[in-house]
Amino acid sequence: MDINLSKEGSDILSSMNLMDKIVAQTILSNKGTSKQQKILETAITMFAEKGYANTSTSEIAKMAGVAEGTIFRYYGTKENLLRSVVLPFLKESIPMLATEFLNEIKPQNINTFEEFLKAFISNRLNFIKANKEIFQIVIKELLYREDFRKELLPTFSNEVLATFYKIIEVFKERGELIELPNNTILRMVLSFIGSYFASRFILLPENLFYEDEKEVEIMVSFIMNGVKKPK
Amino acid sequence: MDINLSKEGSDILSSMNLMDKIVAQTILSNKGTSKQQKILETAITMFAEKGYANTSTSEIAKMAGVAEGTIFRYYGTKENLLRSVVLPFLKESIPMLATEFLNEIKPQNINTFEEFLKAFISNRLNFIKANKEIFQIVIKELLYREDFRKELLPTFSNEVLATFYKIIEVFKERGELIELPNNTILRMVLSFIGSYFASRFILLPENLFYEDEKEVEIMVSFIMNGVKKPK
Amino acid sequence: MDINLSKEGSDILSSMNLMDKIVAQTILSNKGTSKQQKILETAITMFAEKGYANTSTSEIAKMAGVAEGTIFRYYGTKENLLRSVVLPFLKESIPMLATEFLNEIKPQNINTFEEFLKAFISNRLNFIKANKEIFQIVIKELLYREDFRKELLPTFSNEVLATFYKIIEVFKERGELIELPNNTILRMVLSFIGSYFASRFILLPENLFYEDEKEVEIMVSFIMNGVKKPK
Amino acid sequence: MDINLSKEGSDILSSMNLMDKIVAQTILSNKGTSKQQKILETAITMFAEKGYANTSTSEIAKMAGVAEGTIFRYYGTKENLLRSVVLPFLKESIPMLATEFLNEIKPQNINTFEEFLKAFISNRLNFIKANKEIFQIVIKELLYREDFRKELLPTFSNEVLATFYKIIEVFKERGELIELPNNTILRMVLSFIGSYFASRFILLPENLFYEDEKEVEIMVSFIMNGVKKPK
DNA sequence: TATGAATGAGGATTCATTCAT
DNA sequence: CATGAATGAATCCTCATTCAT
Repeated sequence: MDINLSKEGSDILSSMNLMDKIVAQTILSNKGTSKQQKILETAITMFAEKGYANTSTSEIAKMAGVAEGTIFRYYGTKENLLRSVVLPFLKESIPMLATEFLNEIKPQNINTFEEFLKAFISNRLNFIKANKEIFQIVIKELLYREDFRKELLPTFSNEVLATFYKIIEVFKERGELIELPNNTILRMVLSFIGSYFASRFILLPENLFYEDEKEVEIMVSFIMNGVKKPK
Repeated sequence: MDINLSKEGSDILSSMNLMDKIVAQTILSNKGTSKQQKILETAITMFAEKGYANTSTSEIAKMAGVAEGTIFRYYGTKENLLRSVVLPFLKESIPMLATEFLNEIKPQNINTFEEFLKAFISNRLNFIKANKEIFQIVIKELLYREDFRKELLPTFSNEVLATFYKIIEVFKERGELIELPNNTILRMVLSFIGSYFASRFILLPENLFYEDEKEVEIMVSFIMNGVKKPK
Repeated sequence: MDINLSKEGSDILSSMNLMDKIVAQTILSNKGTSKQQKILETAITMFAEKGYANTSTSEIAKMAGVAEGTIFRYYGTKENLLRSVVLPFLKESIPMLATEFLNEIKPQNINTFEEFLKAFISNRLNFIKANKEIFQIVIKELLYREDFRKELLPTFSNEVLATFYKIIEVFKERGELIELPNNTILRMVLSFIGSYFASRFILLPENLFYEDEKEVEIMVSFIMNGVKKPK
Repeated sequence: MDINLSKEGSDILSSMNLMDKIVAQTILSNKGTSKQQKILETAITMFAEKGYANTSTSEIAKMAGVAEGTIFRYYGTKENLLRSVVLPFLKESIPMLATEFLNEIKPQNINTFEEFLKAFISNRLNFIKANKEIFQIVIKELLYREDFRKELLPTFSNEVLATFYKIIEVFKERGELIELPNNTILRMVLSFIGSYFASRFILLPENLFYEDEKEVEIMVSFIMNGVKKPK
């Protein structure tokens, strides 16, 4: 049997653009306010492009076609606007990296750690591709602002790490993983995946990369076997 | 025989703090100007902590114990102050990643790719440890500012990549490396190393890490063999 | 018949204060913005009194009873504020010295060069009296700033000189004017008129002068006949 | 007989560059200080070119090859440096326009008002040509700064005007001048001459003008006879 | 609900002036 | 005498935020 993280399953969720969701949610709760959506869309685009600190609320207002006051009617402060951009992304990604994930994965459904990795990376790749701009904002501001880091990392750690440790434990018991402390393995794997996303979606031009399927395959292979030539 | 990048050799250079060098240089060429040092030290600390855009020159002046005008007397603009912080670091690191490196490495002196990796990572680890704050600034600004990225990445690519390709080629011919395109291998290896430094010196608390020697060993092992349990 | 530049005709236009026009225009297009007027009025007064370079935006703001930011909200830069003061004046005066003027003057309508001079000087005298402060600013900045000179003089030359040459030509053919090159005659006449305005409205106290009609008469007489006693 | 203002006589004085005189005087009174000269020379050049307000003391220091402090050792303030530039010029020109002049002119020596004008204009033309830059500074700052105007004009009036009135009176009695109030005649004549110098040395490019002798002739003719064609 | 005019604190930068050496 | 490092008030300008309409 297959795990639940198959493309058919979770991708429906993960590939739905968050911006659309926010918009949808906004429409539901507040029928007439299309301005609020436009502000959010514009903020996302501009924060991603120039960074939070280099984007002025007046620019956002102009580009969104609203009055500057309107931004503050809805979001109170510029900082708050950033949070409104970033939080849904984190609300979506942190649980997906954690509890939900654990619930979806039934050990009996998973064949190998390689399969798990493939499913996980594919899932996150699709999610980030669908939310590329918000991802850029999160990474940039996370590195740039101490307060953000202090606020977000503990949440992340507490909610997510335990989940991963359990997963690693499972595969260790199956004898698939090297004998190293869980947190060491996790550090290696997650920071590699993280840095892959950072180079792909922020640092390097897209043309350096293959199509997704092949990229995932290479990554999984690297994580599993490294670069040494197999005998 | 061993390669030159041993701890005994290059670390004397690489572990000497750049700030100290600038300071030393300043003292040599301009005996009295201790203010200039103080400004640079303070700027490094504050840029690293809060980012360039969120640090005002008046804050720097206050914390450095100088008048705001003094900053501009020495550095002309705030941007220039940033460059004075960052450039010596890059002047030191880019060649060390490239030509100098190639000259020091004689194929006949290198036994294995593992040895090369170990030497390289050790060397860079010491360099970055000695210049942790400047490293933080470089990474943050690189992600944050498009202009910085556009200015630095091409230089990096042109000067550094060719060198690495040659090294990879050597070890491929020796049959030590997996058969993948050079740029794919390089991408994997460098982004892993980069992400390691980023998580260690920017994102995560230091207490998650072992002593350096063990860390290097784990990294080399991960890059070579991945996380799969060896049979 | 008489030329069109009679007091009854063009003076209605020329003696309407430009400041009032800008104000009027501002009111029409933007009912509430009385602050914009106040800023302009204050800037005119202060630039005229102390010169552009010696007037700070904070002084203007204080005296105009607005926040300093408001100035930049409307005019973007201090330089732009100066242009907003000066340009309408030039837009009004340069054409009046040139093409419009030529169109209004039909040779058959003009009896003598003296009549032309009288009409012209009267017209300009009224215009400048109504815009004394702006005239002061223009003259001062013209002498003070090379960039201004380089920008304005060619425009002036190209648009205005040709017109005057034609006028001089007409009266030369009628045998009214001395046989000197056109540009020499023009230089004499215009620089005399210019310097008259400069001494009257910038350098000397008003009480040295007679009422306008007599002044114009004296000027015309001086330009035509000089100071030699007629026999 | 001729008046004393012949080229042979007064031009020795008037065409000796004031800057050289200041320098000479400086050398006499203060043997070693060639720095002081260099500062003055540089200040004159730069004030003339860019105006007092747009020239910084650090620029002057750099261009003069002295330390900024040295300027303040000699001149105390920047304002004082300007005065040191301007005052000798005025000390030289005001008396020359006044008492000295009267003493030199013996009515019995002067044939006609035309001759007087020619001598006077020639003399001043040579003086200003030899001190073109200082003239530019005086005119610019006179127009630009209210305090300067308030300080200098009364001195000028009191010392100079009376002298001129006497001269005009002489020639009126001889029946050479038109019957107008003295101050009116003076205003016309002086403002014409002033405007000539302003256009020639500040506003217009030099190539518009003939050689000096012809220029003086045209000016005298204009002042005497105007532009009307003689019968 | 939405506007946009108005604000003013804060930012980078300039520059005349001082003073220890 | 001369220096030039250091100063800090003042300058132009930006921008998040407020509030009357």
